[in-house]
Amino acid sequence: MTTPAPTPAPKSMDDIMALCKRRGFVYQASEIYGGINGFWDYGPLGTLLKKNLRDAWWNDVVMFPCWGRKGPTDERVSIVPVDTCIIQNPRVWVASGHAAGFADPMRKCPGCGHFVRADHLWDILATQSEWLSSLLQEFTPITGEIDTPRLIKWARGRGKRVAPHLALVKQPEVVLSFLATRVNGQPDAPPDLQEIVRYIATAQLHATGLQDPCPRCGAPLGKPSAFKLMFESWAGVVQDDDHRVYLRPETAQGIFVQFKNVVDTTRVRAPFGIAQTGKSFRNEVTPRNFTFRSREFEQMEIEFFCHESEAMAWYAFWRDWRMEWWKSLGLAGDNLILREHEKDELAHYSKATSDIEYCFPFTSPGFGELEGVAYRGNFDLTQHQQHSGVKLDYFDTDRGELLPNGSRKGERYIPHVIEPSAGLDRGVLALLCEAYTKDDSRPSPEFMKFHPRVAPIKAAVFPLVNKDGMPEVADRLHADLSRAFGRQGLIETDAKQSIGKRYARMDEAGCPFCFTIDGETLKDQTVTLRDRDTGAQQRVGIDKVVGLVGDALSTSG
RNA sequence: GCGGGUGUAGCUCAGUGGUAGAGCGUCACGUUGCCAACGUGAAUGUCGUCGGUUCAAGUCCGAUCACCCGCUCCA
Repeated sequence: MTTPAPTPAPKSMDDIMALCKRRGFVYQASEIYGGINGFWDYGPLGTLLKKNLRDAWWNDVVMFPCWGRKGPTDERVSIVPVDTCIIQNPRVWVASGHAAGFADPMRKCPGCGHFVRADHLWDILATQSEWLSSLLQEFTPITGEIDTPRLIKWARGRGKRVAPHLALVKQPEVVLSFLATRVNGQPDAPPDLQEIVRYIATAQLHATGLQDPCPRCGAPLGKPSAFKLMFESWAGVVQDDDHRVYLRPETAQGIFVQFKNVVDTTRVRAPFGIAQTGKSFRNEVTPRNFTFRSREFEQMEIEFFCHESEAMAWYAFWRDWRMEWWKSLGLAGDNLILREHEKDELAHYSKATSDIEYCFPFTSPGFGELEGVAYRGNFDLTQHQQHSGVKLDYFDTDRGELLPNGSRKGERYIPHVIEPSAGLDRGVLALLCEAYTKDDSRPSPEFMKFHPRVAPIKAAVFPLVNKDGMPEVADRLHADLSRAFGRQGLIETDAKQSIGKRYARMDEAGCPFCFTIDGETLKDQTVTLRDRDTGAQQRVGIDKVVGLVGDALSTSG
């Protein structure tokens, strides 16, 4: 009989949040004032962790793109950075589509959950509602006379399928009797179509008054309420609509808006990418799940511009490499998946999209998005070209027919775009969840298994006891390590309290290596290297320590 | 937005209308010779906030804020 491998206990989000607070990774924003919904601050260790993740992205995307790997066109990947403003000309958000759909009063459907623009409800009902156009065929043309048996038949048959939540479908007799009362009660003022539709959407006329139906499922819509995705402010002294500005809901638009400047001023040649990290803001309806859905968050976005004929190849390239990148930071195994979107999931302009998703404790057994890799066609540049009136095409001198002189004629086109868009705060949260480990058999049951590259504390040096020359040796080693790696992360040293307590503290902070100076060190120049994940100890020469830490920090690709 | 739950020390939590508590952690001193060791001591609280009932509220009532869970949503 074989003993099954012990399945690790599911990680508790409560435990992770407690550790995050206790060790200074994440604090509630404005906590002493009772907090503020949807906002979180990072403490010292969290700030370092986030910086390390952002730096890893920056170094691997901007400074040394894709670890030097060649793209599908067999050229090295070319990326340049920009840093654009959170506040842009408001017309940017008109062009991008962020302003239009979500600045207006919306009505929510309790049946199918969809939002409908209040001011377009009757247009949508008239032109896009499957159930209403089906139902209208049951009315006698022109006179609009109501054929009760025919309507009941519709309600019990087709209506059940196309408008399951419509009052007429749920309670046909009641609804039609109200309608008949109305028609017969005021024969001189027959109801118009709108009024009839409201009647058939109403189950309890006296209790609720006439209702407006959802165009999709027929359920009575809720009250209109402003549903503004974007935070607003005013630029300048006058706080009126003419001076209204918005905090960006994504960093991508700043890239598109500066596309022409980058092309004109930097010698980039397609295919190439523009990268940017920065804060974005969304007035989420329901901030939830710790920092996962926050109203203020940081993104790491690439817009990669290429010819349409190469776009799908680049899409596959970026999708696969981004997945590898997350894996290289320790999010390996079953907790990370690449999920290709189904056709009906795609935005109308997107030809393909994948999500890189992590199995968070609060989504488990489901997954939550870390990064979306989207092939957006040339939708964004086209939109900005139309709205700004400025040409945003690209003249590609490597394309077009071969001329007698050996050069190409060139081709003018609006580039297609692959957008790998990652959530930095979500990445940090995934690193925290992945790293959190509980093992009650250890002296330090809770510890953080950070990859050395993202670990806020890279190494710690302890004198076993605070005397006999050990502190002096520890100070020297600490100084050496600090000189070598102090710019990448913290190097700790601590001579107080028992060695076990010092190890345990480092475990909770996720420090991968502890070096302990003991009596033997003074004789043979070796120190104890204590491994965070296993607790195993080995002796290494004190002169090997810097190289050893360096090796652990330099791994990538 | 709806429903359920929670809120007391840095963390985890006890607390019966009548003096604000424990464990862990933190800090100091001593001891200590590789795993939250031991001893002694110390600091830490407007009991989420506001209001009400009461002689008296952490405790009962109301409101509000925040967090967690489930639905919903995420252009």
